[in-house]
Amino acid sequence: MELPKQYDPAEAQKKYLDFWNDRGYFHSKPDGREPYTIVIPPPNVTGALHMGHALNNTLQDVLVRWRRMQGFNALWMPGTDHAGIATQAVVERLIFSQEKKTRHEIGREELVKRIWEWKDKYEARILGQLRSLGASCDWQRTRFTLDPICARAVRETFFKMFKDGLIFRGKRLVNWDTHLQTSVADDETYTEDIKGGFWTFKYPVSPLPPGEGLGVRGEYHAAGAFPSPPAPLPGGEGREFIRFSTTRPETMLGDTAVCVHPSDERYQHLIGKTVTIPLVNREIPIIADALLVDPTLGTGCVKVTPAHDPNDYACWQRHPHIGLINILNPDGTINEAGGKYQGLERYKARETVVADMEALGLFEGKEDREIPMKYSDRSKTPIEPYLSDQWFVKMGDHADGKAGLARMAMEAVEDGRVKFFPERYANSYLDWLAEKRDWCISRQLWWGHRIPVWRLTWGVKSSGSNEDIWDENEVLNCLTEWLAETGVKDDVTIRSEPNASHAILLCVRTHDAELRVAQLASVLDPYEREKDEAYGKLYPTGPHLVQMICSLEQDPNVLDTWFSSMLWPHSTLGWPEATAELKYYYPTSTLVTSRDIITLWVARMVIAGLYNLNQVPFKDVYITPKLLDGFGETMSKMKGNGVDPLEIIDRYGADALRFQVVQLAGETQDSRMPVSNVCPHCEVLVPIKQEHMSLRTRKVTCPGCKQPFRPGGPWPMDDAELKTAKQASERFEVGRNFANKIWNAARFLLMNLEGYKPQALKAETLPIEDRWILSRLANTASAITQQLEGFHFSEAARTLYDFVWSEFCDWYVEMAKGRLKGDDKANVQRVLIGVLDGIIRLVHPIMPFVAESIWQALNEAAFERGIDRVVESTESVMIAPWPSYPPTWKDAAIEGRMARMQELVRGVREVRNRYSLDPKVSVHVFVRCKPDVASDFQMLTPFITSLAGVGELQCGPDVQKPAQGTGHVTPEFEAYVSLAGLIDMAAEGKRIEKQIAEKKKFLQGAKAKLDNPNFVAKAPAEVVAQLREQVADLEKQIASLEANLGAMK
RNA sequence: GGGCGUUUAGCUCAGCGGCUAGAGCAUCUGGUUUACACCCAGAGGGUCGGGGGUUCGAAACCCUCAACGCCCACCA
Repeated sequence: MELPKQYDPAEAQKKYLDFWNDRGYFHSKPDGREPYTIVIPPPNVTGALHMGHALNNTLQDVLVRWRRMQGFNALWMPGTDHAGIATQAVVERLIFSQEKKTRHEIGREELVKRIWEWKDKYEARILGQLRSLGASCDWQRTRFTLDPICARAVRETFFKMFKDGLIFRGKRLVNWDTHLQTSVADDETYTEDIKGGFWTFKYPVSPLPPGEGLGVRGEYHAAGAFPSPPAPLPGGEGREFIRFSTTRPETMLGDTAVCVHPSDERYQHLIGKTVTIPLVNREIPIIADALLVDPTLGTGCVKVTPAHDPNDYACWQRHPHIGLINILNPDGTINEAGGKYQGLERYKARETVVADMEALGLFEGKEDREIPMKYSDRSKTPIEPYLSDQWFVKMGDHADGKAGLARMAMEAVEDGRVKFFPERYANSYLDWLAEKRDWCISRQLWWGHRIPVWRLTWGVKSSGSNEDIWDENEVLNCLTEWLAETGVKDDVTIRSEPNASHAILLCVRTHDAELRVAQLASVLDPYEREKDEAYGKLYPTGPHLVQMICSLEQDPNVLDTWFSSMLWPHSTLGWPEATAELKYYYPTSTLVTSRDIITLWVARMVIAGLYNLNQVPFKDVYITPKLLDGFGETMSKMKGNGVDPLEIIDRYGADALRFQVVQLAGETQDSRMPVSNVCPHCEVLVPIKQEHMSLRTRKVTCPGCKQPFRPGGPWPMDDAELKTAKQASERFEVGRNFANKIWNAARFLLMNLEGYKPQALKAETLPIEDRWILSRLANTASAITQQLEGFHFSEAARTLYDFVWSEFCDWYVEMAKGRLKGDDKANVQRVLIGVLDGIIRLVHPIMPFVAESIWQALNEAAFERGIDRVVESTESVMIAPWPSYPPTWKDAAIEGRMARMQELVRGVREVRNRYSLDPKVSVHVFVRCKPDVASDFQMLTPFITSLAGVGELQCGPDVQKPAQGTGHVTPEFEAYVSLAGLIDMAAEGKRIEKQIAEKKKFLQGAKAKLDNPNFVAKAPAEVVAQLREQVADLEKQIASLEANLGAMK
């Protein structure tokens, strides 16, 4: 059996992905075993996966592969998210750049069609990336948040919530992109400080209170509110003014109040009075609000524009009587509410307003200042806060005090039904839910689940008399009747719209019902009506409705992406159908996700799970660390500092990527990953510098060949001129080397299997070195199991690495080399194979490709293997049982004895190195030690001989230090290497002196401690005893060293 | 402004009240005898961010300052 000298990741990946898939190992279906379920956090279909995804998904795969080996029926449910805003934005941008058409020109239907095409392409790409990572997802069950199965769950949930009164309609200020004429989410905006103005104006107070006038003004002066006497208002004598400042003068047109702090003495007498906005000649009240106004800032008085400012909007909610006025058209021009300013573009309107106020003598000055300006990430134009109708989900408790959605979800974490790892993340979750803020679920987009609500409105018959207007009950009855006749009454909930007259909302549950409602809508359409005089026969109830001026239209908006994502753990399993899968796999076991969506996603999944199924969606939530770039900043598209996992896989292999990423997943820490660009001309690794990070820096000059290239990343941009670098990071070499190490250990073994015959061995009959490796193996397997149970991925990786490299390869295999040539051969082979078998299993969850490659080779050579009992192997390591060994194998005493031997070997090696001895030179070693230690050393002599290049070893209590020898002293033995004629006595003397000094220094400290009565009294007894022992040892060592030093002189 | 986190070797990170502070990478020294140069053996390198405190004992616990990162609010 001969393996190549180096592990070839690409070949293994190609071979075993299909192997696993063809044998159906990834597929899970309900059976009698206990399930272990993970649902993937569905990646957005917007583009490619990045390192964060690689981290997240590797950890999930580790868990799933491990639990599968443990005997669980493991299901990892894959899928992707339609990601409303992000995806629509990407496709719109693409269409615009290619065809110069906006979505309005393309039309809703066509745009959605185009996005589906995009989705198909990128979904395939993303799933392909996951596959190359080795993700053992059940691909047959792949879901998409917009597919029919998920859509049904969305409909059902919305319908239920609507019926329960949890979904309601309200107003909300959104970020309005006037260029694209759409609202954008907060995370689709960015803020930049720009040069702006800070204008101060005044409004005339009206009416002038009788008996007050100049006197009042005098008070103002006294309070210092007016630096100079206000100019007289044109056309009036002795008017009082109230001053305020703003960065957006044009919003003045939509002011509905002026607000002061309730305890601001300067303005007490004005509260309750009114002022006039001169430009639109509107009278608005002066109100007091402690939250809105900070009396120490500016004039202590603010104008209130509820429809165009979030804070003012909040203020309006507290003082609804002031009303709110929208002054903007969707395109950013002033609407009819702006009077004579109607039609002006917003910034033009600003200039005009300022000029007009100045002409009226009401302008007091402008200050230039830096102001933060919110921009739309997509159009790069300034955002306008814009008032619009939205749908909300009520999060608060019910009127009767029963726990509402937020409360329910909080309780699930408080009582431990859902646990967070690390625990502290429960705080983010609880804090956010505690606010119980209603959730705005409507989005002004076309890509997503359309809101299944239709709005029926009606007016008067043509004659126009009042009595002809139907009241809502009449229409409700009429509709109810019609629904019953059409057989969809259970699938449509109707209710009259609050705060609106002559409007009824129909919430539709099923596709069938939706078709019926759509039919009714077309009958009600005046245009359709004219076309088809026979409508009355088709729709018996229709005529009653269509006697009115009537329209029935579906809400044009779609649902927030998270509305479908929150159903993911149960929608993917077929809910609302009572499928076998839902029964078996739900609730799922573990959720692995990143901390920035604890609120957006995790909390809402708990809410949805409890609301729909009365059960939490998952038991454990593991929050992954974040990968940062080499400068400690999050990787992001904007910064251009991301890394493409595929390039890492190409260069180092999937196993290397996986190992590294698992090793990074420590408890608390985010991890930095310094990245280099591989120069496309000369292959030199060029570390990324800070100035390369922004996409604005398009060009880097290679320090090696002096040629320019463009830094690489997961989001490459097309550039014909400049070659784009691939990315690499030295970090991944560790994983690559580790895979190669395991490969070569196996290779060594397979080269030495001649004559192998399987046979069960009794551990206690084996020699010490075998018992040692078995003890270490058993301890390692237990440790890794425990570490994985606690989600301590990084520790598990390290435990595995240390055992395989530093114990198995460095010591056991080295010791086995000699034995393979001797009588002992048969047993060594059995132990070697048995241990390697265990190692491969332990390796598999983290590095499945190299594990499977070796498993297959091992199967060919030794299909029957095992140590305490011989069993046939499995056809794949994926389905092999997770290792667990007899507790009796664990033997601390044996591990201690081996450690002593290792110490001796290292001591001798150190001496050899210090004197640069030729490897061929054998040395003579003298060890003074107790008889039991001596007998161990004698037993292990062959190993000491070969591992440390020792020719002759003398040990025992009476062994004397050689005349020309140097060595080291441990608590249990003194070892000397005879180096007649080689020792530089002076240097050696100095070295020993230094050693003595160091030991004395420590001894002094330790003695001082023991002299301290407080220490002896208060420290635990074993700590004191330990220190006493240490002191005794040290004294002996120092004595011995001093004796040597004396002898040398 | 509120919350969370981080600061330990040149770099990336462990250590979370008690063994003279550890690992990997990098550096230096020596080594190609058939598992592996993606290797082997060895060495050097740290007043644990600063300052206080608690304790017999602090890298670890508390307070404070500083720097950095993240989340959430807010900026007329």
